[in-house]
Amino acid sequence: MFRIGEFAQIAQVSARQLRFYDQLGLLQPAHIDRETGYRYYSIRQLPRLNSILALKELGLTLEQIGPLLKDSISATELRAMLTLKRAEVERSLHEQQAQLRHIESRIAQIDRHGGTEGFDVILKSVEPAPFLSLHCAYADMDEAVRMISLVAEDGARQIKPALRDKLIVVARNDRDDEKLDLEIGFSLTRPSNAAVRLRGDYLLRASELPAVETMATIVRPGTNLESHTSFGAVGTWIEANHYQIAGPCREVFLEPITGPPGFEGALVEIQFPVRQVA
Amino acid sequence: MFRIGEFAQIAQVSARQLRFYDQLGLLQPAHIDRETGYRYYSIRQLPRLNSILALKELGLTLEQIGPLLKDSISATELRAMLTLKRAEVERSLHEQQAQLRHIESRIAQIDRHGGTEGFDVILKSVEPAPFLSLHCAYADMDEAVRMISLVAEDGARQIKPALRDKLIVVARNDRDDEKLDLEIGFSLTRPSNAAVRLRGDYLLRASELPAVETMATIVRPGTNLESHTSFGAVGTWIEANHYQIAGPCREVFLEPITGPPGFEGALVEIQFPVRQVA
DNA sequence: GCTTGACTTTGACGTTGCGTCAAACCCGCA
DNA sequence: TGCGGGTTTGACGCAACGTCAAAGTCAAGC
Repeated sequence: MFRIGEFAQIAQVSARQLRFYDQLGLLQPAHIDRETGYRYYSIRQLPRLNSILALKELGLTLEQIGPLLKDSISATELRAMLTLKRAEVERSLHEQQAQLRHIESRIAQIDRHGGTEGFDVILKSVEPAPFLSLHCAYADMDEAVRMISLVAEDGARQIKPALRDKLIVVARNDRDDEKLDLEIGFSLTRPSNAAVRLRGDYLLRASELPAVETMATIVRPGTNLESHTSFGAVGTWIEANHYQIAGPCREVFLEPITGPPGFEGALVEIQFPVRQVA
Repeated sequence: MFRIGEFAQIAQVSARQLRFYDQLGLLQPAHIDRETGYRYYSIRQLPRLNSILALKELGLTLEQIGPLLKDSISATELRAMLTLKRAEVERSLHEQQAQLRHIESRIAQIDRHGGTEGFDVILKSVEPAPFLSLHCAYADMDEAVRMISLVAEDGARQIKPALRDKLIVVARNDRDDEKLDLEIGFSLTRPSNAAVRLRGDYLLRASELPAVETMATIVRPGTNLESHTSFGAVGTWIEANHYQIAGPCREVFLEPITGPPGFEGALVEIQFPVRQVA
């Protein structure tokens, strides 16, 4: 019989660990002195302790290990648990690999640009939302910007504040078309079928912004022009982290546009639907 | 300004998380109502929150993130932290891969043998120990077993209990020799140079059992013959888990041999020095 | 103006597997 | 009969929140 310290030394575990396993009922000492409370372990308990340690190595929790030590039904049951555990470890492994890529791409970014700003790409999911928008193609940026201003101002006037949510621009540049194929409009707090007529005879029609499970997003202050560099940043991020673009990009104006035209003070979230590439 | 719930929804985090970040000083609300304690967040705080989330994705702790948010010295500092983190993640990745192999080999084992017994291989390190032993080659198992019995009995008689520790057999089968090249003796609790003479004019000489950093070990009750199946089990384990044998194997008799010859009740720990194979 | 239901506040405990004190005993050796 | 090292129980700490609970607040509908 060994005292807890000796037994701990033999088994290469800490005495605290043995007391803890005792407390959980995983490994009770062969004998406890009634008067002093001293725990005494037999070398015969080493195999049981080793079983615990081996199962722990496999990633099982102590709670899961407990029942497995009763060697009655354990064979099939153990197999089942291990199969589950395998799936879990595989998933976690993929996550870690992704994390490693994130870290490396971020390091590379610092080395290239030195800066640390504007590169906080975040993954999120978005819910579907009713959308009241104008779908049209534009020859150049200036034309598009003018139209966005128009929709922003007239929309703000004509849609009830309680119904109107955020100004959103969806870019459907599927092919490398010369023209900008945009959908400009407001998301709504609740469904509505009413169309809205703007100056110049433009018409906002009701539709729906579909849900997207995974969006790579970045928030940028500033004008549309500058936001184009952000597009590049997100693109780099997406490539470096083994994602690919899976749908039309969105620009969400997080603040109602108040200042003079040009959106100098605007806060814009750029969103790219993405999916992981194997 | 948004209340905590709305802001949480926008940023896809929980309200609890925002309160927690407030508490840590990572992200304090733009305004707090003096009377009610309600937190109000500005959309302008979203970039900061996103920075936090992005850095968290990279695996940094909240404690590490705090200082990085002051954008004064962060660029080089961030790079340094990320380099550290990368090393950490890489190590953890290797560990997980090893764990996955462990799990898979264990599943395969269950499928082959159905059993769950006797396969608790665990890794440990052993300290160097003074050793009093007889080094010799034997033609067959029987001869070796007889000699082990002799050393066990005579050694127990002639070495003081306070000095004598455990009976250990070291097998130096470097080449696939026909003969068993064994070192049979006792480890000692403290160094001693005295040799011990046994019956039949055999002599135990002092030497040292070297330390081994990584030992694959398994504990088996039973005789030497049965223990040979254990050798196979450990071998399988070593291969499946990408280790390789890196030195002479040891058999440690954990209990002083008491019963009749044959070691029926003995408890033996088999130890293989191993190293990881890349 | 009042009711009501959704929201928010602080505070506390739980999670996992022990590490690390602290104060009070205990053991075996000289 | 000391004494130094081991042992006991008990408690707190960790990392980043999730999940109640009780009490107070807000905003919309009547």
